[in-house]
Amino acid sequence: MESIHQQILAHIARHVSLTAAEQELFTSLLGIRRLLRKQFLLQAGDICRYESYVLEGCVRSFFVDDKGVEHTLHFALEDWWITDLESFLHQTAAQVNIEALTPVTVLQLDKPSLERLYTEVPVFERFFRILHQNAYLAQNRRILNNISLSGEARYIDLLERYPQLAQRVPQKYIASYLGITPVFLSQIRARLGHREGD
Amino acid sequence: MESIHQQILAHIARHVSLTAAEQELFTSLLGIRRLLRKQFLLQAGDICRYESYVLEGCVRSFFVDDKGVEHTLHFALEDWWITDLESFLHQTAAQVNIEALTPVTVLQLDKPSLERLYTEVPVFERFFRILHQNAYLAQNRRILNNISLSGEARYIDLLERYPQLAQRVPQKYIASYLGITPVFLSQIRARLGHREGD
DNA sequence: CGTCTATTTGAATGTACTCAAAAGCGGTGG
DNA sequence: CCACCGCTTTTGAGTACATTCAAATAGACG
Repeated sequence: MESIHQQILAHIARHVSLTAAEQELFTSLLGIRRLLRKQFLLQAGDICRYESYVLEGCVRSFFVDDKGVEHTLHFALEDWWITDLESFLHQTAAQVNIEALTPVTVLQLDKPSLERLYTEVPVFERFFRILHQNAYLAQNRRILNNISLSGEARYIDLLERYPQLAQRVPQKYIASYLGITPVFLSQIRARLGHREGD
Repeated sequence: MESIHQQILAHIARHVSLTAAEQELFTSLLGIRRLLRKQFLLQAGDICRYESYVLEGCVRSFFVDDKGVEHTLHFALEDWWITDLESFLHQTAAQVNIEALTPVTVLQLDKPSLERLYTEVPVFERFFRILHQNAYLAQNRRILNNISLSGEARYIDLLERYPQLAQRVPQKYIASYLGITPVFLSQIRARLGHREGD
């Protein structure tokens, strides 16, 4: 069976084991959504209804501050989840936007479905515990970088840690993720001699 | 029964329900540890054996960079958990230190005990999922602050979000948490007119 | 009271930002 | 095929924010 769900089941299987029946239930709860470049998966002010799993393509979540400047919180490539967790958990107005940077296909799980999963297939408690644990570890590293490294050092770290990202994402979004201006990132790159190719 | 474990059981009960037997098992797995000010709960290089729950007092975790500068990752006051999650999960050498800022009493759960809990009392999967979820939300806010706000704005936000912290923790640690120098924090405070009292 | 550490103050420096303009890079249509 | 448009990246100059270094002051503890 060559289904659209193979990919996410393989992803789940990397962390926990599901019976065939559990797989069946899980995939029956998933929606699918396709977006073109520049379309929004979530707009600030709306309630975030889904956790989205990226099958294909690239998205980012970002916050627009009172001066109108965008700050990128996260990117998600293939096999990454993305959501506004705050909005999703409490079903309150989102503060962030989620936007497709390329044509994108995502699988979506809404909150009632997730809660049903938690009660009917408790191993998903474990799965999402592990997922959140890993997210927390990544966040920790990012915070440490932000409070201890210069813009240049943070950029170098990003290049080493997520080499594919720098290839696929416009520079200005990388800058807004690192917490620097696009102009400054360009200067950094000039200093480094454009080392993406090494 | 007026036990040392009342406090942590109340904390757990805020998120999940345990039977008396489950409470019994859980508390039997907990160790207790008391530290004086300036003593270390964890030293970089050692393996972090425990998740620690603060009953009383105040601790911080911090990283020392190659220049010898300390960067505070987290504080933990009463009813907060603290650990080096990376080191704890993988049982690898810790990169961070955890130090008592006041005399402290903590309850500790080691990894084998935690894993036993996960299998014998699966509701703890849920408990720690929620805990990590909340930690992740807090980290998200902190990252957003770091990439979008000035040092002054981050300090004001900290004062509003954790008013008790600024009272109880020496300023230089607040500075190292915010990612600024103690000198600069002092200047900020001079500008603001020392508004802790308002 | 004296010592140790934390905080404040001041001056010089450097890092990153703003503003402005130029150059590069697709895509689209004539 | 080339010209033009919109958007991203680069370059340059001036500015602001935050740092370093040094010294003075204030607080905590024995």
